[in-house]
Amino acid sequence: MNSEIEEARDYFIEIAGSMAGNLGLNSIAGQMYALLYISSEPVSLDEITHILKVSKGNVSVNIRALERWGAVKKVWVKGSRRNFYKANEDILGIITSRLKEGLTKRTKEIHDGLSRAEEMLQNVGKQLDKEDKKVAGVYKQKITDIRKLSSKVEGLLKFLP
Amino acid sequence: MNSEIEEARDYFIEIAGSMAGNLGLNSIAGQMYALLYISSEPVSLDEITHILKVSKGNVSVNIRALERWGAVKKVWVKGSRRNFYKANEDILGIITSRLKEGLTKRTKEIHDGLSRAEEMLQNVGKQLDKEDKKVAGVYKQKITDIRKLSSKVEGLLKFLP
DNA sequence: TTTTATATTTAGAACATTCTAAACACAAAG
DNA sequence: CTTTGTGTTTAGAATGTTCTAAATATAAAA
Repeated sequence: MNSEIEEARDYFIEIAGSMAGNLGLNSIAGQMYALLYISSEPVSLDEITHILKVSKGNVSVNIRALERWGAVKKVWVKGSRRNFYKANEDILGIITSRLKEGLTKRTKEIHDGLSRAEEMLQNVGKQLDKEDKKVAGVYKQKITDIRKLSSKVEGLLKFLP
Repeated sequence: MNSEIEEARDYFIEIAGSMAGNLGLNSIAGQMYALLYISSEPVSLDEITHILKVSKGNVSVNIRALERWGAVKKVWVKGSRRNFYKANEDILGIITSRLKEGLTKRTKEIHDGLSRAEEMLQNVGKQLDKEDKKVAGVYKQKITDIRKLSSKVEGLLKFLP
């Protein structure tokens, strides 16, 4: 392929990698996604290692992460024994589904944790002095506030695409 | 303070710390925020080191990160030479303002990067063969698509609280 | 069955982040 | 001016993450 075109492609890949890095994701995974995204034909693992100049192991691990996130899909290419992949082009969809999944998992944990803390406060011995009673009251209130916030966030999630 | 109440507080702090960790933030910063959030009175750096059992240096660094994010505020406490802090209780506000700041900074970078890549494709020598012309066309289209997505995201940001 | 092409797993190297303890800076008190 | 209380910076230890190279597994081809 024309080397100036390759250069433009590599620049695009670089942007995606650094963006992924900024977002706390693995930057190689970002680069791999970008390569698949910009390519009109499916790309093999082997081609990925050569274009991105990273090890096979690295590619193997990251392609499965991308698959797990629904960001790429394995495709069969006639006459080849290799695994080829193509990008899921619905980037917003990938992001929102990851967000939803992560948050619903966590809001559950948070909910349980807050309940446990509330329970601990309920069971505090009743012979508290005035000051401690006040503190326990403040704590209960704050926990209630956080619970409200958490429900609010859960509610917002329902409206994502 | 009653030790059962302390236990409940520490449990609350633990949840916040692990949540922050999950979100890719520093978990001690999360714990510090939680401690300030749940406390009805301002808390000194010294108290933070004792309650969370972390070093002064760690607290010093993380409190400034929290300040920079607008998550906590220094307050003056009569008769003490120490620095006291209280939490900004508007958690959604903190999150959205951080999101906005980070994204507006990045969308700018991304926009510039994409322009550079488009430019590279425009300037490709005109003696391309058929196959290369097709590839260059696909690349241009994909870059255009990403630019649209980026604008869409920027647009959404304007509607955040 | 043996060989070959390919993908996965693993051990540890390279790198990045976070933490502590100690040194330092500086203002207030004595 | 010296001491004391407090916050910050720094050097390096501890920990965590990501990467590569080599070993291993697997399935197709010969």
